[in-house]
Amino acid sequence: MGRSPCCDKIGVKKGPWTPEEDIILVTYIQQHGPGNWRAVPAHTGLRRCSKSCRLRWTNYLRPGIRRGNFSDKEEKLIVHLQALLGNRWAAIASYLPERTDNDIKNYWNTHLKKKFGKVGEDGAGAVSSDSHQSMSKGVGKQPSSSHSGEFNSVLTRSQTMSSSSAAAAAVTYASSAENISRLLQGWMRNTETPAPSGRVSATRSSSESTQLSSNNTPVTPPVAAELPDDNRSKRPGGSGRSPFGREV
DNA sequence: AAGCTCGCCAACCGCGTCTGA
DNA sequence: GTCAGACGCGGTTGGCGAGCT
Repeated sequence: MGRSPCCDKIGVKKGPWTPEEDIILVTYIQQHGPGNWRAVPAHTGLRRCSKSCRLRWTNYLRPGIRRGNFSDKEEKLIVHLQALLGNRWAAIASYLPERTDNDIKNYWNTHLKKKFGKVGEDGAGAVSSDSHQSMSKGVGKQPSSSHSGEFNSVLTRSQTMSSSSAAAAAVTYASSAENISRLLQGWMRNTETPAPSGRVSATRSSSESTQLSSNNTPVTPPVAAELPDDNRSKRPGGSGRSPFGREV
């Protein structure tokens, strides 16, 4: 029912984002804020579908995200949360404000799945399938108190960070643009070679830049500890698919 | 030195859900 | 009450680079 046709349109560009596109997108969001993704391609002239814009913003351009180098603590937390929540990457990501769901998903699939995918069932995994169901309304809310150890520390950190998010929001858009300009500078230096496919240059440098911004102003999406997952996804016009977070 | 294989990661696709008309 | 539009999520794929033979 009512599936978005946006990506079926002809003339919609696919593939890696170029630094220019990044800049356009960031500039637009800086002015108008995230949301209303449908309007983004229309207003910016980007030949990208709204989904693609949202994804790009969410996973790479959004200020305050950190990429690569998962710490031991983060890794443990992911494993733990995965056992608790299953593959609810968005919910898991809400406990790791600096990480994106896509990043966590990739990290899990490439690194952790092998290590813990089957093995971790004794510890955290013991809850897996059952909790998957019983978690239904708990997803995105606070994890059960029995797992408080690490959660507490992380949640505390998250809360601390998120407390300033509103005030920081404006600043972070700026820092994001700053990041992009740095990104562009770096890219300009290499323009002898044809514009890089965005993959290496754009993403690498954007990862650097997001680190910068995270140092600058750690911005957090609404954190689960503060906002239930449902709230997190319930934006005006948005839904978020939350099969477990939903009352049926 | 060249070719092959594997791993990683960015991006795409399809589906589910919510909101407004 | 129904339908269409829009958004978000999770699974999957494709391209690139690194390592190995």
